[in-house]
Amino acid sequence: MLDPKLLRSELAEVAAKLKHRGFELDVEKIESLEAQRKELQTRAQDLQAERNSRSKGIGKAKAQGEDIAPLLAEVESLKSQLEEAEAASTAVQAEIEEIYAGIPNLPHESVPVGSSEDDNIEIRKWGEPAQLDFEAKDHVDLAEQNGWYDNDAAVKITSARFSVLKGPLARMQRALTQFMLDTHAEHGYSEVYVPYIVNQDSLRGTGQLPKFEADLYKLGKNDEHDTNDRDLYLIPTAEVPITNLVRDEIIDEADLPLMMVGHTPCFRSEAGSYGKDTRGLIRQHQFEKVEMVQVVHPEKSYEALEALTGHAEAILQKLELPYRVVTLCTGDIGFSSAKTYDLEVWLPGQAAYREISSCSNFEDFQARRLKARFRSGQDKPQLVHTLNGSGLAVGRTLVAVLENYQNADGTIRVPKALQPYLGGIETL
RNA sequence: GGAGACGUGGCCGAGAGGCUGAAGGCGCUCCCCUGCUAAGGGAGUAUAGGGUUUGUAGCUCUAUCGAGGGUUCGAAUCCCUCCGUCUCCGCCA
Repeated sequence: MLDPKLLRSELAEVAAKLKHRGFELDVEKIESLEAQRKELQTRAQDLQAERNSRSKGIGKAKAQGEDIAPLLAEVESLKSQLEEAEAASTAVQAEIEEIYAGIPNLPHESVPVGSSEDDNIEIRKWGEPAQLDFEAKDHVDLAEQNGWYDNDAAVKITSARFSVLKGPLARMQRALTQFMLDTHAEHGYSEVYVPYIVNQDSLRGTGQLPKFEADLYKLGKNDEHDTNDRDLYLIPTAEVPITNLVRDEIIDEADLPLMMVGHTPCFRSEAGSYGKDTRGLIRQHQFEKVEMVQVVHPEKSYEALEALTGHAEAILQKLELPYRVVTLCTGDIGFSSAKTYDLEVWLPGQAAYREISSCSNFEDFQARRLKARFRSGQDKPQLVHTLNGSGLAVGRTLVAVLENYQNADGTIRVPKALQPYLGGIETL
């Protein structure tokens, strides 16, 4: 959420910046609602003050044994006025709140202006795509040929866009996960294990709700396990439970930055992306991901974004997978993000770079929703800045390893960094 | 799943319709005293929002005693629902 004070004082400037990311802010409506809010809120508070002081007077009179009947009569009419004023004030504030919750973050000044992913800017490349002396297969062909991938089984068990991995491939996915977690521990991250099911407050905190409910798997409430009326959801990314660790917390400045890494499955219904990447492991309803989260001092967040992106890159470098780093333009950046770097890995099967990690600085956008703050000495609490990045999407890394390490006969060489995690074997 | 107890400020802990944003203690900050240390004296010490304002200063108003409703002129206190914690039993990895 943006700072409401900023929206009041610099509404036109905010609207202009949001326009770059294709978001039309209804300036007139906000101005009118804010004017109403000011009037209604003031009125309600004045009436509350009036009631409080009169009630206090009644208490005093009663204590002195005076007749309070006339005082009660006086305050009688106040009650209905107050209820009316409070209801009107609450209603307009709720309306404003809902609009504000749907406004995306402002892009950082260093973010290139653009309207779509075509305007993203490549800022560096690492590694050279290998020159194969045979025609590269894609990961589906490679995995199916070896009997490691069974799409039909997944469909039988559940539905489309899930996968069953078998044997060495399943094991390699686990090995990759371990390798990533261990590497990030070396980078200074502390490993966390978190719930895969979260409540609405958590999803609002990181910005998935209220706008993106359609992308989430919501759990039904239909049996004796549901003793409450809360709506629960499967996590779309570990960002949600991990970042929410600091919700409603005031952190001691000396404890910043918090660096956390976790591995979870991610569940996405991906409504709207049907038809894209229907084949194979690229776009699934369920996938494994290792996620880095940092909670930092506001002055350090851009420094932290560079470092965090570097941590994700380190995984690709150790696996010797060619990739490039792209700065997302204003039109392609995520809802909550102020700046995002995507890492795109080379996939020989597609002869293209494909997203494998997304590293973002949310500045105080999530922190404001989360009420995640830090305190410096005796000063007032201040909002922290939050960042996260995939380090990496494990399923896609598996794809990248298969395709980049394939031999002509369909066997797969094991990246050196991964060999210790696979009992030292060199080829699958 | 069954039965009971309980959720108050950074922490501990009073309060049981009005004078309580909340006693007391601990912790913390500042000051005084004491030639180190220890002890002592004094003051201060929640968060958010609104109004005023050039101002995140000051002043002022409002809200917050797990959360949300309700009763009442007035709720930390009474009622309801939910969430959570603890103890005992059951079940279970």
